[in-house]
Amino acid sequence: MVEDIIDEIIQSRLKKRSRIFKSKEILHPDYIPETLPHRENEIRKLAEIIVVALRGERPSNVLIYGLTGTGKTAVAKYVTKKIAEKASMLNAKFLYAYVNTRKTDTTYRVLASIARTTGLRIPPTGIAISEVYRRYIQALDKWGGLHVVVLDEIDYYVRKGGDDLLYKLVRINEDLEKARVAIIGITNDINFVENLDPRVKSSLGEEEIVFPPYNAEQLRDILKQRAEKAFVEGVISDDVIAYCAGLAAREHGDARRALDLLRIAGEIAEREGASKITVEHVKKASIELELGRIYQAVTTLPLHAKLVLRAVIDLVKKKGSGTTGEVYSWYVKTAENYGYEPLTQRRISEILTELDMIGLINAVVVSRGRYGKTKIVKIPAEMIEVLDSAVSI
DNA sequence: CTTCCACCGGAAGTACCGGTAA
DNA sequence: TTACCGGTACTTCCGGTGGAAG
Repeated sequence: MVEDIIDEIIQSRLKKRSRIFKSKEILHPDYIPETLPHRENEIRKLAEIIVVALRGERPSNVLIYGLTGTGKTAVAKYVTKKIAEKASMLNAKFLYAYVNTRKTDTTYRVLASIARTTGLRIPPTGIAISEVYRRYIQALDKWGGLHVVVLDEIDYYVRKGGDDLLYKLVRINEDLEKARVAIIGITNDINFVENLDPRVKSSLGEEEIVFPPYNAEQLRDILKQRAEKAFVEGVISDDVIAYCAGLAAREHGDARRALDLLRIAGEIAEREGASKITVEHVKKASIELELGRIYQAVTTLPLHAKLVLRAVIDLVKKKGSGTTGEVYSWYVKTAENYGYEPLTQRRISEILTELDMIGLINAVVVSRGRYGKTKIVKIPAEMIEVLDSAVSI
């Protein structure tokens, strides 16, 4: 009986507290620890820029560069939070907004999310962007303090939606009487700034901070510090932590990945009823993480993107790689087999680019001279079987 | 040096959906 | 209710283009 199964799970989980985890949240990607090892310099730089807010001045806008998992988000949240706490002690009017523009990826939603941090109620849809902007300005001036806006992963947003909003935000102070806005932009891609409107570029980059990647040793410190609080004593050894750090260091020192690895390894150990986390658990975690990412990506794909992926898988299995034109004719057959009206080639070309960006396939535009310009589509060998089983239409 | 293939990818527009505001 | 808003998924049209072949 289903109820029995569920009862049993609840029973066993509630009865004996985890033998592995003391406090799992500490390994969660959104958790901000009390200290951020090896980011002291970056914290100091950012704090020195923002702290003038406590004297009632507008801080410079800041651009933060660095690869994924180098602590950019954590440092930005940490500093803004600390200064907000100080500000409320000193009765300074200070608020901050944090928006991840990859998750919140349209102009309306970004602006609405920023505006809401001032206490405004903005509906999820239905009103004009200019109206949201108007209300935001009005609310700010009524309040009259300093609003620090953190825009995370802006490179994704700009690539998708352009720099209109950035342009507007950067010049928002001209529309304000009493209140002031400062922007902290965070980007993984150093080159993205080059494509920005020059006015946005100079204004946003008043100050710049670069976050270097962590090396294996630094990752080890970070993991060690978190593991102490997250795991029950004696569950994880320094060797296993070092192994995790090593894996992540190979991936350009991505601390978030290292923490994910540690957390999943712990979960696997717990599921298996082990009393210690071993290197084997970490290896399994690494696979599970990648598998999860792929399944997640594939299942949320729109119908025709799945059909295209299906066609690409079949084509690659047969020939190793293919051009846009080849993929298209395979896709037309696939679609018809499933009883769907095929879309145009223009659209399929776009879907191929989208699939490439998600990281499910490789699609590179190449010119083959006399034989035209096209995208060459491939799938990494180790991914093909996984994808094959993940795509269901 | 020119030609010309097989597409690329921007622009503008359509249809639909779920939502708000008055 | 009606007019309007933004997001998503798509179409139509079309000027461009890298580089092997001639």
